[in-house]
Amino acid sequence: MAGLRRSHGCGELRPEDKDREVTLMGWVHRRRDHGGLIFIDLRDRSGLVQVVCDPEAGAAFQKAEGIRSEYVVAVTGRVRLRPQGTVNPKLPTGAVEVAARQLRLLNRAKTPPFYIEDDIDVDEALRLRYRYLDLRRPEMQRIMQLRYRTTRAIRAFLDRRGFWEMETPMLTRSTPEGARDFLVPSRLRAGEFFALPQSPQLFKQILMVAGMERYFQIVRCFRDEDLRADRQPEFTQLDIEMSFVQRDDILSLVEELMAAVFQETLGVEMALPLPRLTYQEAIARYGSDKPDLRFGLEIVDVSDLVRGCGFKVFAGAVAGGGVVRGLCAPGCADFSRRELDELTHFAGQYGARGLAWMAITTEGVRSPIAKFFSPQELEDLVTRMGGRQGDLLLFVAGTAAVAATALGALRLELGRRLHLYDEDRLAFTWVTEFPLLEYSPEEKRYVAVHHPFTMPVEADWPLLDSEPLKVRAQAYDLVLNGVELGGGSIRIHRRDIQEKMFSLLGFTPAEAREKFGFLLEAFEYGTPPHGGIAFGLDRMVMLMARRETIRDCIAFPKTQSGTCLLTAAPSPVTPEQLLELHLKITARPAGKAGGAGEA
RNA sequence: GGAGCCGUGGUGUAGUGGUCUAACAUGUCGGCCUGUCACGCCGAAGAUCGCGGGUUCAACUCCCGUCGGCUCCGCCA
Repeated sequence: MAGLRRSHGCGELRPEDKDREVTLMGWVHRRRDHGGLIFIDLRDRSGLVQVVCDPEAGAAFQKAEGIRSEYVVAVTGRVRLRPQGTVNPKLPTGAVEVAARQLRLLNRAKTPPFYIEDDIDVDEALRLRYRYLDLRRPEMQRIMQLRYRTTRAIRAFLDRRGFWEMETPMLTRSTPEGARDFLVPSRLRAGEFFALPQSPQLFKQILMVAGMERYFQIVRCFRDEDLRADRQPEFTQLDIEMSFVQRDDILSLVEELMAAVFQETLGVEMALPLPRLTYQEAIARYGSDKPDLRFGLEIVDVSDLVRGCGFKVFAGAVAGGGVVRGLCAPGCADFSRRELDELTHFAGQYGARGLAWMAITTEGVRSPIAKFFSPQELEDLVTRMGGRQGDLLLFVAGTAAVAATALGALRLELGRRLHLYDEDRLAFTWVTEFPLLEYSPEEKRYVAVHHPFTMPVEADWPLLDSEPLKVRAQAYDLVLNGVELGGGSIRIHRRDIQEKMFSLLGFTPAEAREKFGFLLEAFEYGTPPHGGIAFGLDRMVMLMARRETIRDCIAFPKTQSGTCLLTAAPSPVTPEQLLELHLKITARPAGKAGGAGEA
């Protein structure tokens, strides 16, 4: 390396650089050896450029003969326009090439186990094991850059709005409610544990008590639950909290934040304000609290129309307090028996006992259940559903919850199958007025839908005693294309309401003090009204980068079984380490018969 | 905790009970080649078919288990 200094990025060179003497450093993407002439595609973070090694270059040519893929080299040479007819329009640098004068091998490389290029078709496990090679691929580098530009835009925006970025502890206290904690044993206090934060929730509220007024943090959070394409045990949140605000202050701040971020990173102009749906509306119309608004295909309630009809499944569902709801699948009247069976099976996975269908054909309604309805009833159904000739009506009868879940899932499935939406669209929506509580049959008590510090809607305070399940929360989610991007709430800052909330959740005052005492004590010293929100940054980047999984947006993600294939974590530790931590392993390590542990 | 899909040279696939002494592409290695850019041409090496057990005269192929990866349900305030 002595004396050599990189002058340009490979991808930067253009015809304007003609005759310039440049020094490039990067990886050998490909070598094309024509015997008397060797081409090297040299790649770095900025892109790719063709280097030409001519026998006249002497030593450089000889070295080029020994070069292999992914070797790290430095090239010094002159930029020149490519000869007529050899321009490569597929490359941004395709009009130029670098005539190598000097070539220096900086490092050799083993042959990589897969191609370092976009659109590879290779087992993801292999990509994760060699993540440093996977990340060399331009598409992965673009995603990592997008992620950086996103956090940079977030910081710039929030800074302009007077927010302070603050840090909160990673070693903290295990609290009840919510996900399973990752625990960290304390060496200094035998038998006691820290927990890694599921979110900085309690700290950020205490920061409001502390008078910070406007806080944000881009912070790692940990939840020891099973993984999914969009869920990792450690993930990154954009966490925001503000004092002296009401719900709409937060919603409009976030809308402007999103508009700024999407404009700066993707050049997308967002129309504000964003649509708002109440939870009730979202469930009724889309069967989901995170509806995909890129397409319509709304759920229609027909319970009143079929109340007295001759089809017992429908009439019975309504009589039993349930509902009959349906979807109008456009142009699907010609679905085959097999396709209908598939849809029925699909709906069945979400609890639907069956799926009734009516095809609207030139000869009228064709359906196995048509005979149970009068012509007038059929006409009313078709009208209510907005059905036109060639459409297929699909109905689910059951409880409101089952009908919503099954039809909501069916709606998404039909949207995919029928290509009802534009992949490029970004359909944001707020979902507001979530229920405050839900009943947990397992725990035989109410649990907080959002968290125990969420403020109920003021108009519903009287219902806290009489009908707690009807109380709405001042909680909100931001949804993009059917994915929950983030959620938050206005917090309880009044002691009487907080006590009420704890008692509804089944905590005695003593239990509440034991579990959240530090927070409740802080709240006694002058708590400002406050509220906030938190976003899943990985999901946000996933949607912006149009990926199917957040693993593609995290440099070093875990597999579905929660392991890291690169480092082979987690791993056993030495008996000495365990001893220091006052721990004794009682189970054998998973999948390793005869392992280190003892029963 | 449950359901489903996948596992064959380095990589991606084909092969679904015997002719498999495992095929194809790509990569790798060697030779030739002065305008290629997924360079081309010639040649070579490279796989006990994830692992263990079973059925069978015979297993890459069927069965059971197990390991690993992925998708989903449960779970994720």
